[in-house]
Amino acid sequence: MVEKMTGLKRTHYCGEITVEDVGKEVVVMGWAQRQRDLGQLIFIDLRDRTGIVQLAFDDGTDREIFDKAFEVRSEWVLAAKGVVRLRSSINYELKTGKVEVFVTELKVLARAQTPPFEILENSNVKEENRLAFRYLDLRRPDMQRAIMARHRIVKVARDYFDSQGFLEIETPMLIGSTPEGARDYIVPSRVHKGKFYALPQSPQLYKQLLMLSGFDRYMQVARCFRDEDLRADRQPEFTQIDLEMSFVDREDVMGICEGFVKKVFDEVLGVDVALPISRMSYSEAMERFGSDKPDLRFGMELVNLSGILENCEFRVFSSAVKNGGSVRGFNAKGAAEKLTRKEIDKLTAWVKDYGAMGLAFTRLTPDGETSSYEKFLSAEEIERVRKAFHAETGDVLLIVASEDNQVVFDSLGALRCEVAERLGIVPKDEYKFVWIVDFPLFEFDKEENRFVAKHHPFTSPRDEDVEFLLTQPEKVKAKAYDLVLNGNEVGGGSIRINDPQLQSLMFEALGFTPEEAKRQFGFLLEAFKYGAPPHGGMAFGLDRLVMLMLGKDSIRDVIAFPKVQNASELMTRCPGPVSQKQLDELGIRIVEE
RNA sequence: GGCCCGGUAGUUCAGCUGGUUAGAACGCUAGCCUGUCACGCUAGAGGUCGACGGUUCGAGCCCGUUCCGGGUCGCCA
Repeated sequence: MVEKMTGLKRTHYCGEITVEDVGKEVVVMGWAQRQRDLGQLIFIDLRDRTGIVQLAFDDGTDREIFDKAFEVRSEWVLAAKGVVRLRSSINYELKTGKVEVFVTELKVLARAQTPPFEILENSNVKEENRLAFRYLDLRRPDMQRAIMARHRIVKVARDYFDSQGFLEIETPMLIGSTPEGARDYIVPSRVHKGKFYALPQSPQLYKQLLMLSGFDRYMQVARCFRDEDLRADRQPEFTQIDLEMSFVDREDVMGICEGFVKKVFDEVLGVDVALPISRMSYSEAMERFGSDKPDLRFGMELVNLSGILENCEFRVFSSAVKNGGSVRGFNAKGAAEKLTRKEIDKLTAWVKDYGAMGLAFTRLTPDGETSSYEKFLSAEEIERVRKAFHAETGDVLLIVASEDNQVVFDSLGALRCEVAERLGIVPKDEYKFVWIVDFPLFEFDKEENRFVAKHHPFTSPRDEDVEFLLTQPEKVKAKAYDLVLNGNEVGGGSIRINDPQLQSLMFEALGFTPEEAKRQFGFLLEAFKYGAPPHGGMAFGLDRLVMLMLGKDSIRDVIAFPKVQNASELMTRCPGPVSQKQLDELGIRIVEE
């Protein structure tokens, strides 16, 4: 029989009862974690979001209450009134391990079916099961801590930006679709049959317009949507801490963001982030780490061997250089023991995913040297290569060559992290931040055979590069910046274009005709005619930031109700079909494939 | 769209070269137990081996298709 709470009002959270409370009468409410029946003695661990407290029932307990406690099963919802007392034996594992509640009144507020998996900290239940019963998974202490930490991080963000004069302003969720960038989630309009809204990929245009309106400093905890394939750190629906500021340059925005990072790490983790965070140009990051989000927690930096090997006999190397590519590699220091021939073969297959044709290697083991390429090189070339790597006995040299530099960087950048992970040399308790700056404004889209904006089309070029916008777009650098933490992009932003003429030039460089530009962004171009202040901003990927701060491997572990790889949700089974009536109203007909 | 890994009891897994009645731990149920706290002890219940098809005298195991979950490349301005 389920009972009412009537007459009982919670006085304490379970996890917050201390020895200070001994002798006090308390009322606690929560879920039965476990019931231990010792015959004439029963203990129930009662759990709420703060922790666990032990309820005790013994020969001093009223018979009716004792019998009720005997019935209690895992996950029943209970209210208990009782007196806090010291335990006769202490449980040092538990925050409340010195005390217990001797129960004088017990109410079963809800019974519970045996859950499909145990509600345990750090359980290793398959994610499929966890997500199908997410409301139970979320009862687990580690999930509760993650969700609560997320709340604190958002709270710090709101407080910090408020203290810096930012206003939180909501921007619409139903907006117009734009073809640039990621695929939009589109929402059909009933009133305008055949027309569609899109869900925002970011509040980009609106926040820029807010600057134009004079709101000066804007922030929003903004939900964003992108209809692209998922990853461990990517969900179709995610949250950004989005901000925009007027009358600022790059350093102003970065400074404000650094202040936030310092505060949030201090208040949530007690970790001190030394300011200023170092800056590295995009080209340096690529050159040294093969990545625009370098993990600085370990070494193994890339070495460019092109100069040494451009004329070597080994065609794989020399022709790569001669055809505009490069030969690069890194020294897996002291890895000769762990990186066996077999392991290297695996890495060779692995690196092919990134477009590399192969992986050249030299293993310098104490009892002999093996190499896949040195037999093709002169003694002098071998010597120079080894010197460039600072090679010593015990090292493994790994080299990738390609006519396409992007392939060399992509594969080595990924390989460097993979090897570090396999060697176990990545410190898990360090937080290494770096700003990546001076991104190229454009990147060449091979499929569309044109330049596209690397960031977005409103990003300002550096003043000194404006003259090359139409003539040498590949040379133009952007006033853009990404904040990178341990090899992950946790945020990015830029100074925007506030000059309508420059914006038109930008659209031209992107291959938009004036008509196309006007059709898609006409309102923006129009708005900018009315006095747009210099402005710029930033967006932090909240989910990813929380994930990294809490040391989780998946973004799903810091989102209450995440979606799975095919973008569906296992609990509600959405997306699902809609009625014919709904479709008719929207003027939509489903075409079977 | 490509590649890789996984799917066996409620859960997490084991299951040999294809061979009798598919196992373990935890959980669950019942009984016993006055200081447990991952309580202990005893007993018990619990299986469409993801699904479909094929090979075979015989399939959890081999083959094909497919569904589900994960990782990743492409994609993600």
